[in-house]
Amino acid sequence: MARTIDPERHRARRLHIIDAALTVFAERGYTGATTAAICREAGIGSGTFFHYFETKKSVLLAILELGIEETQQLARDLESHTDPLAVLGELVDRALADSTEPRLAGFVLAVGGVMGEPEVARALAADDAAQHALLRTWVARAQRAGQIRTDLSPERLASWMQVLLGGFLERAAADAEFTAAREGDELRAAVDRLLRG
Amino acid sequence: MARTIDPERHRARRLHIIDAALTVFAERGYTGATTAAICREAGIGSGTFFHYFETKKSVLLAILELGIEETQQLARDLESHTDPLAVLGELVDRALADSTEPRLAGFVLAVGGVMGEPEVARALAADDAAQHALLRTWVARAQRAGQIRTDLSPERLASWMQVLLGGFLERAAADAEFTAAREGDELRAAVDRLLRG
Amino acid sequence: MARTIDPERHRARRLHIIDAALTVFAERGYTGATTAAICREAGIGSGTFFHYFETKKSVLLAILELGIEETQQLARDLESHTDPLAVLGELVDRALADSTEPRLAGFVLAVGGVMGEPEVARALAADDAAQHALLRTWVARAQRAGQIRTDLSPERLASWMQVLLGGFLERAAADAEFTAAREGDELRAAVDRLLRG
Amino acid sequence: MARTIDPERHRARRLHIIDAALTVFAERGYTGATTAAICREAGIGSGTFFHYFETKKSVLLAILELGIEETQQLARDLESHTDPLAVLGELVDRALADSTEPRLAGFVLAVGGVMGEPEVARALAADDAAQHALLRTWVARAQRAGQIRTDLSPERLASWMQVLLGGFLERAAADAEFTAAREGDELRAAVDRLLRG
DNA sequence: CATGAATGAGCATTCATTCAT
DNA sequence: TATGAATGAATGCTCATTCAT
Repeated sequence: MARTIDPERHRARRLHIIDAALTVFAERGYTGATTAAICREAGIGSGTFFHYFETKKSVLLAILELGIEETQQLARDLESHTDPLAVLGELVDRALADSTEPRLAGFVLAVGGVMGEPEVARALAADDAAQHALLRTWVARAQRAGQIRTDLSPERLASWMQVLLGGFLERAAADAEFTAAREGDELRAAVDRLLRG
Repeated sequence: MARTIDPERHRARRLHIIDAALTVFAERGYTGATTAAICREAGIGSGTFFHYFETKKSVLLAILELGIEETQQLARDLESHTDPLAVLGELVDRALADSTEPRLAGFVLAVGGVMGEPEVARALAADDAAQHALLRTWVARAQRAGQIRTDLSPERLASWMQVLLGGFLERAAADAEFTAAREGDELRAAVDRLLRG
Repeated sequence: MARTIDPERHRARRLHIIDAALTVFAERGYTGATTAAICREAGIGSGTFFHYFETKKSVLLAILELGIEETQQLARDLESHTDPLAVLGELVDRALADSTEPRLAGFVLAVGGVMGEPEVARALAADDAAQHALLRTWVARAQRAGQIRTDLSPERLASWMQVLLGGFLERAAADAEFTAAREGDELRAAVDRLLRG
Repeated sequence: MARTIDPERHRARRLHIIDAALTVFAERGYTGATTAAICREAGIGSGTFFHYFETKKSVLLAILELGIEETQQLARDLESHTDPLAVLGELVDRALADSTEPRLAGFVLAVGGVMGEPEVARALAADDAAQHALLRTWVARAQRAGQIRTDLSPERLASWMQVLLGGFLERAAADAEFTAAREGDELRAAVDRLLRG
């Protein structure tokens, strides 16, 4: 009888809107991104937007949530690896790949502008914590395997890897000359220097 | 009497408004900062605000402009120094000091949200360029003095210092445990590792 | 099978929706009652709602129409009575009973808010006219039977009964202390005073 | 220096907007009255509207507040009178006058539709209470002066006067034939019958 | 018949900016 | 010079209604 909702279609549509929102957020910042612009980008009516998301803010939160899930999925995928240092290298390579995604840096800046909202601040902190946890796990394993320095706690070393990876992303966004292709090796070297002390 | 415009008073008032705007921008982000809130913070009427600034954006640009001037003034002040490596250390210490200024991180995030505006993007790039130029100057001198590695161009080394300093600022803003007091020495060590290769 | 429309089932379903709408109108007013809320109350989908009613307004009109029919049915039911004054007393008792139906007062207020709509105004006037006609009929008969005053026309006396009955309903809705139980006798006395002059 | 706000002008403007809102509320009901329509009626921009009132609801509340004040002022004005029954007659005459103000009935209906809002319900109850208090005061005095029946408490008699006056207003709004001019004497007679028992 | 996803017109409200005093 | 009342364009969001399944 009733037309059963196709959960697959629903999920796909939702992701489509999220993708459009990511684009517009990255281009214009959170407040600069009007819901009308997101709808235009997604090719939907404004009513449809609010059919899938309660508020404009909730799309932002959904994007951040997706980021956490991605990090957690990555953590699970890496779990079986046996060489901690190789995994850390893999994580650096992923950060390099991220820095070539043009929307990412814009999105990070866009989100920064909404930090006033407690919910957003919380979600950002959770994103940050998930990445830190992943790094810390493998840093600790590398330490136990005697592959890297042990004079700094895994927590601090993980934070310092975030300094390097975050700083790299920022610089790549600010300076067109500073690209993953040109500076990738230097990033790997910098991480290496950090981990070896 | 005294109908003549007192340029000194005018400049002081302007700076007062800029200071108030900086506070409010840092607290609420650029778009979250209403001109009304800035006026309240500055203790002036809205008419007065627009007496001193054409638009809300122009205060933001004035702040960024001030940042450039500050960097250029710093460049002039350091000019007489003779030990390039010591100057680079001094610049790192200043970055550490900056990371303890609570309004700074907020302001940086706030500005990120307006990057969509070409004028703002240009001003930010100019700020960035001024800092890069200052670093590059002393990196080059340190290289000529044989104090640091020369396998990377002064431009690239300056950029990598920005990676470290920018990444540090970002981390300090994101993580309450990550403070200048606790991680300052490690930052100096990281810069040292970078410069020595 | 059974693809033939069952008019009985159709009518029952319609009445079910009307009942749900009456509840929601009474609770939230006409404009405050979203079709979604009515559908939830009725346990149907929004599509089904518009299967049975062209527009939201048309449910309201259907309710008012039902009121007229009820009044007309009542008129037919009372037709066989022989004591006009007793019938008028019966009508007063029915008004008293109405004032205890919690949804009624809310609904009356809800409808008032839509009086701007000519169709609604017309339907309300028709409701009013039906009640007035019923009262007028028995007032006239009571006059002819010499049971009540004749110095006022049946029309005017019927209107004055509406003043009392309507005012009573309004007061019962506005004041929790003013109930049919406590003030019923006084209402009967007031009507009596009115009819006797 | 500063342009001091002229409180008189402010108050006048506020009242002007209130008057326009009263008109539009009466014509279209509360939710039917768009702020745009109120602004058009008042000849102001939408910004000005929200300069004087926080929300659309707050104009409604201001109108109700004004009604309470009017009733209280009336109570003060009547205080010096010595003939309680004459004062009650005066109050009836005022109700008759009210029933000729075409906007009043529409406004009453309009407000009814918003009763869902607790603030509005509270304000309406306060309006009602102020009117009831005024009536009760003079009913009690008339009782003490032996001018009217004493078998009902002043509270109940006051409520019954509200039944008559409210019912009259309602009827006058519903039926074009039922006017203050034609039915005024009958209203006075009805009140008389009520008060004498 | 029954459904609920999709739609977009319409609304209350915000806020940068102007201008008369 | 300093003010704040007045403005209206722009925005996020609601909800009655349609229609493909």
